[in-house]
Amino acid sequence: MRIGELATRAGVSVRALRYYEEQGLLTSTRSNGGQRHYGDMAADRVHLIQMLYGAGLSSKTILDLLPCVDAKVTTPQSRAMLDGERDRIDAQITRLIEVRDRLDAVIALSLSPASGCTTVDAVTAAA
Amino acid sequence: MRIGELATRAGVSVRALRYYEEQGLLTSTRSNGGQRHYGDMAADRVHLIQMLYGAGLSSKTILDLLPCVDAKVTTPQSRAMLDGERDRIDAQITRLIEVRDRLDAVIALSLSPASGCTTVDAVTAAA
DNA sequence: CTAGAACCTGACGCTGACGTTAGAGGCAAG
DNA sequence: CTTGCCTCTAACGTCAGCGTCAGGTTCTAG
Repeated sequence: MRIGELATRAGVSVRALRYYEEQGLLTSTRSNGGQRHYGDMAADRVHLIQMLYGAGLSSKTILDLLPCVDAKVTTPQSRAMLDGERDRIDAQITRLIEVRDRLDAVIALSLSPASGCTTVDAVTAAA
Repeated sequence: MRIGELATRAGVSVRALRYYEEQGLLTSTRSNGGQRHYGDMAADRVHLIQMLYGAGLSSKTILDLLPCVDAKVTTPQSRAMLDGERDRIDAQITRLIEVRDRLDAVIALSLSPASGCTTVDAVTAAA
């Protein structure tokens, strides 16, 4: 398939796909005219990339990471990086849970009439 | 205390504190000469701000959020925003756990000699 | 009173993951 | 062959959360 279809299937922009290739995260074959062509696995690949970006990993980190995921090949360096990223993500999860709990507490207060919490209606507040 | 001490106590840069004020997240009184002064609660406030930034919230969202945390006052709008942010964070936690599990799987493979996984030493690989 | 540390207000710089525009070329249909 | 959609490269624009520099002021220790 060509880049437009892959973009549609994977739910990302054409620009993003070209960017991924520029970063070395995604490969493509070229037609005589120079247009990119992708196999069916490409969509899964893009989903994986998106997932890693979504976890806050940088292009460089993803670039280092992908060979480990692909070929299950690790070097001492890449294993240290894997561990480091895992711990970083774990710490981020902990922080996010803390924030979520705090938001839950605020929400709980705003829902409990016996809490002494004030709920101000927009109209009332404007008066 | 003045801005330098607050920066030290809260573990952020002076620039960051001025930025928070610019965004409306942090208030200060001014001396005659125009220098900022903060109370003792300021450090906690900065920690909270950092926590929310760390959770991926934008300045604007934090600005909307803080009054709810402070005064326990909510409007229908702010409650919707609270719920939305909570769900967003929850979804992000789910995504991060997914990524962490995937990294764990890769790490487990790289540690298991019986997995058919290849561990390449850097020196060996260079040869 | 004076040195120097800390502070002030602009305002430009930086980074990363793209968005967007420009101008040119590829490709299937009629 | 040409219409029209898709694609190409190249390059500048964007946005957020600060870093950093310039040029000037304030505060405090001696």
